Amino acid sequence: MATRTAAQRREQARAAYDAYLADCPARQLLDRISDKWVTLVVSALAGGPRRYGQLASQIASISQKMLTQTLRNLERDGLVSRTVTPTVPVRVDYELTPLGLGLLPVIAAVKGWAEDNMDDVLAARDAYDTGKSVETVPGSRAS
Amino acid sequence: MATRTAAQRREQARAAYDAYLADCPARQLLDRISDKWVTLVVSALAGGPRRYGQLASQIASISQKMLTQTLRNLERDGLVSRTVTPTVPVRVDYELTPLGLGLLPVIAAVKGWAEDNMDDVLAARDAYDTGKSVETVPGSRAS
DNA sequence: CAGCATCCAGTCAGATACTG
DNA sequence: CAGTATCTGACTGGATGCTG
Repeated sequence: MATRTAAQRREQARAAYDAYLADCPARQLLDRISDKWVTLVVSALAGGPRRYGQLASQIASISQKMLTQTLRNLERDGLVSRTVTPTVPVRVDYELTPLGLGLLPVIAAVKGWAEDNMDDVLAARDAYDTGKSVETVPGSRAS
Repeated sequence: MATRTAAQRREQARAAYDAYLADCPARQLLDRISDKWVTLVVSALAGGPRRYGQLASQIASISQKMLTQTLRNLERDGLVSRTVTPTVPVRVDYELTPLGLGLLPVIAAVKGWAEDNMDDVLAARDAYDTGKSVETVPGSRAS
């Protein structure tokens, strides 16, 4: 990227946004917010400003590399703000911007749906796997 | 994967679902629906049953490998149903299940938000990049 | 038409080590 | 505390060729 000028992007932005098209910027944004870490980080920021360490411990499974990377991307896209307090131990707070707050309910809906429909999906997955391994190849995936 | 037995998964499913935990199945489901192709495929199925070829041409940017793979995953998770009509040229229709229909509004919200907030994100991204390259001050993080 | 198998380049993400 | 830098294995996703 960065090869396109602002004028070119403006031109693209004026066109109807259809995420089905690969060259449409909406597709790229869709890719961005479809990132699993983005979902978790934004959710973690739902309760207000958080420090870097707080996010790290709350999400736990994320590596500091991915946390930083996700945070940087979100900051770049104007979804979160980064505030540095130059105290002796440097303190950095991340907070959702108005734009990020607008995304929040959407993200929350996704996360909520996932936690809400686990049983059905798990059951369907189980049924699917069982049905497949009955015939054809006997004892293929048993362990 | 596939190393966990159904019993083990059942046990995990009984625990409280917290997507922040890596070992929680809700996290895996979150990963699944956070997939960019899933978003597009589910959106494409919003208008009712579609044939394989229809999906391929509608999404266009997707490869047949990714389309098939995404479809298989969605079918396995019980989000879409696969109907084979054994005519001379085999006809296969995909359709959202009730579970998939429940996910639809969530997906639609994500896709809608992406298409709706393009300008703001694009502007923020542009401002972010510009600010970094113009500074060139050794005091900032712009190296 | 619908789909699978294989090869392979590119990207992602974790572990590790170091800085202000 | 809050990062940055790098190396590397794992996974993603595209292109191609073949089957029913």
